[in-house]
Amino acid sequence: MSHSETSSPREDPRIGHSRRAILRAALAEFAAVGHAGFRMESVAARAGVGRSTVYRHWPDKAALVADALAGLSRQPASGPGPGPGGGAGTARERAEILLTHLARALTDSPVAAAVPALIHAAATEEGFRDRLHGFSAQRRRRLTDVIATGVGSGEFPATLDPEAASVALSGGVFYRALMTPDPPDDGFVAGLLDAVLGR
Amino acid sequence: MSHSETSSPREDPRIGHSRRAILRAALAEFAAVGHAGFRMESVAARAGVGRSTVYRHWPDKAALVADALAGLSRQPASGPGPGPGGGAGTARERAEILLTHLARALTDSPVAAAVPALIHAAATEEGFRDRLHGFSAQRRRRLTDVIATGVGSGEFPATLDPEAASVALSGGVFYRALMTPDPPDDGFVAGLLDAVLGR
Amino acid sequence: MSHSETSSPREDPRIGHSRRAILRAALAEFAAVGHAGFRMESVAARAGVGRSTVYRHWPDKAALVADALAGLSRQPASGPGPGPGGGAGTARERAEILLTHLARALTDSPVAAAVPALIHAAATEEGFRDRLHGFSAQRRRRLTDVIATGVGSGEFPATLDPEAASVALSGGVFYRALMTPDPPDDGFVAGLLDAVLGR
Amino acid sequence: MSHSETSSPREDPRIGHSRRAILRAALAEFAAVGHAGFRMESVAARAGVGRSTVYRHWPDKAALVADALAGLSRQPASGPGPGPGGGAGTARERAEILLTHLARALTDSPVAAAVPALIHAAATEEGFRDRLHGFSAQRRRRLTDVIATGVGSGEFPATLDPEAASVALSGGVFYRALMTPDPPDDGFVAGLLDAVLGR
DNA sequence: CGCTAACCGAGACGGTACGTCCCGTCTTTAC
DNA sequence: GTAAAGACGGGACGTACCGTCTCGGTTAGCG
Repeated sequence: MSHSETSSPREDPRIGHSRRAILRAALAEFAAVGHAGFRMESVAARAGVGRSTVYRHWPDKAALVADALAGLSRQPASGPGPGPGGGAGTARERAEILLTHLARALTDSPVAAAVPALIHAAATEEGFRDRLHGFSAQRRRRLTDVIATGVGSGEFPATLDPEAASVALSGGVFYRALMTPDPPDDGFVAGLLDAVLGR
Repeated sequence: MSHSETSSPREDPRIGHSRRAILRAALAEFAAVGHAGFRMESVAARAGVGRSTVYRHWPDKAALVADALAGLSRQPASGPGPGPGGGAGTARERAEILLTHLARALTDSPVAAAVPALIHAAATEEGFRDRLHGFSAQRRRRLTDVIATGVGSGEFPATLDPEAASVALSGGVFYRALMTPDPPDDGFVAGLLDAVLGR
Repeated sequence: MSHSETSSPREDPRIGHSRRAILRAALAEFAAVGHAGFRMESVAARAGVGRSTVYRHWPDKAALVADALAGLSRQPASGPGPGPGGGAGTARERAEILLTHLARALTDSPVAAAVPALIHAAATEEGFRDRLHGFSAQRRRRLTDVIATGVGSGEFPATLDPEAASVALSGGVFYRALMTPDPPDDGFVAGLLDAVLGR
Repeated sequence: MSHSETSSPREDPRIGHSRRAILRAALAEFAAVGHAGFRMESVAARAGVGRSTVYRHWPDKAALVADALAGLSRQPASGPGPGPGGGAGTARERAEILLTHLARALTDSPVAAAVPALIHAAATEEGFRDRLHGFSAQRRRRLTDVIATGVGSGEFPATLDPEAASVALSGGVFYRALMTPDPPDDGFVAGLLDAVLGR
């Protein structure tokens, strides 16, 4: 669904311009008014584009929303590379960096606005479900690895199941952000790590 | 927003009849087609009622959906009463009962269909947010109490923060149910308890 | 396609109001901007009615135009009844009355604006063709009868074919109105009668 | 509006090629689907030409249709020249030749398809009106002249107004062709001549 | 023969009208 | 007085064309 490859026959540059402007506008519209109230005409206006141009590149509203939200899943890949959270520090410190990053993403726009919509959409539509599951699996893998490393090095109890622990940690952050009036701030993340990984 | 009290001036029995049928139908519609695709006409048809009758009792679609989903928040109160999860068994066993109950609720219809919608709606609308936060706080309080009891009795480490632990546990179940292709079955709940409360 | 009968279950009076207002507006729109440029939204606005109300009673633009123009075919039936053009005067005088009436209809709005459109539509669509042929046959029958009477009474030459004569007369008026810059005024009609029926 | 002259600076032959192909295609499209349903894209496809090439030579749809139909008005001028219908035979015979030619034109494609469209267009647009009036005046002049000759030679009654008679005859043929289910065949033309010019 | 200018196809673009769907309001009629 | 039926105004949707535009590729006709 993402068309980032440079196609051979030198694609019309207007196409890229329009597509980018529309995707950006769609994300802004989504953050502003949510899933309900998302109007194609508003997106076109935000993008400074004709309504028909939107429909030329996406068949309908659902497809545009899907593509716009898909863009969100790609950004974090460029986030905590092998540098930070990579090798330096104790496993606990590295886990804290990863969790804090997740907490930040769930607090700041526009991801904060998109995740609940993704969760909802995933309940009904196959495509969204796969995207959400894939996205969360990708994010959580690194955390699981860090915990496994900590278990191996004796920093964490040998009985700790890295998989279950990473679910508890990630889930805890999500829960705090979505189901609770308080945001998952640094203090909360620290307490969560204490509870799951031991003090 | 809920109209369950029996009004004094001998309310027409047809009213209660219609109200209940419509709420039931709204829930069924919601489970069937989700938030998008929820049509007032379908609800009326499911309830065997005229479209205008729906609007006589609820001002608009949002109010009806809210009321129907509110009904879900009340049911679990009749679930694990003071009997099970109350006093019998170890703290670990009682926590497992509570978590398993939550996992069941998130797996079976119609709650399973409503929770993602609630999460999404909470992102945009004040009322839904309060309802969701209240609902989850209510459910989680009992779990936090059980953990605190376990800490007090020495069954769990004295350093364990019951609040953080209950967030990790509840969040883990939610995460598994919503963000993962696998359901939160009994084995998963057991592993989660091991990870957070120690083996 | 005309719904003038009083239906049994006491039809909602708003329906009649809307239908009449819309038909009137459609005719006005047609006279104002012709077939091309005929916009459903303009019709609704002229009728003081919502756009959806138009579509509730007619499936599409073609059907509405057809119905509106059909109304024209009915009006003249109430025109020269058995009174004028009926029995009084010579055959020549009665023919002149009928032809003058036709000339008037082709000169004044809104029929004047509708006939060219009907002719055009008849070239392509079966339904319009039948309507136009029926309409013109109905109008011309009375003229043919009058001429036949004149032939029978010796007022016109016995060799005159009433059918051919009435086509020449009606056609002459149409030709003058549509294919000529000058209107079919009284003098023209008189000259036409002289030419066909003799002086 | 017609660009038939060979321009001085040795025009690119591709231009003439495209223009002719497009005009031919436009006429075919018109005959096939009428005024409504006439799509520029179809014309381009019929002509085996890009859509933009059509717009390079005509500013819009109206201009193309006008030019295509204008071609029809010119052809008949080369039809019954001073040769046939010129001097040979009686006035009655010569009138019959002219009327039969008109009847043929109104029966066969593509003129048959274009005339109703021209009549309709003439009702709304100045340019079309002038074209139609000029076209019909030109065609009818010869008929009027023949009748006047017949009156002068004593073949027709001295009281016959050639102008009115030619309108009755031409109008009769048009009426039969357009407003009647039966075509203006030879028998009809003969009867019409009998009625107007006497037997 | 090679160059330049133009014509050409393909199709993206902004715009407008269409016909559909659904909402929330209202009116009418039956029970 | 409540309910069912459904007409109504409104507004967003997705489709179909229009007429404008930008883009390379090809082709005519001159040097």
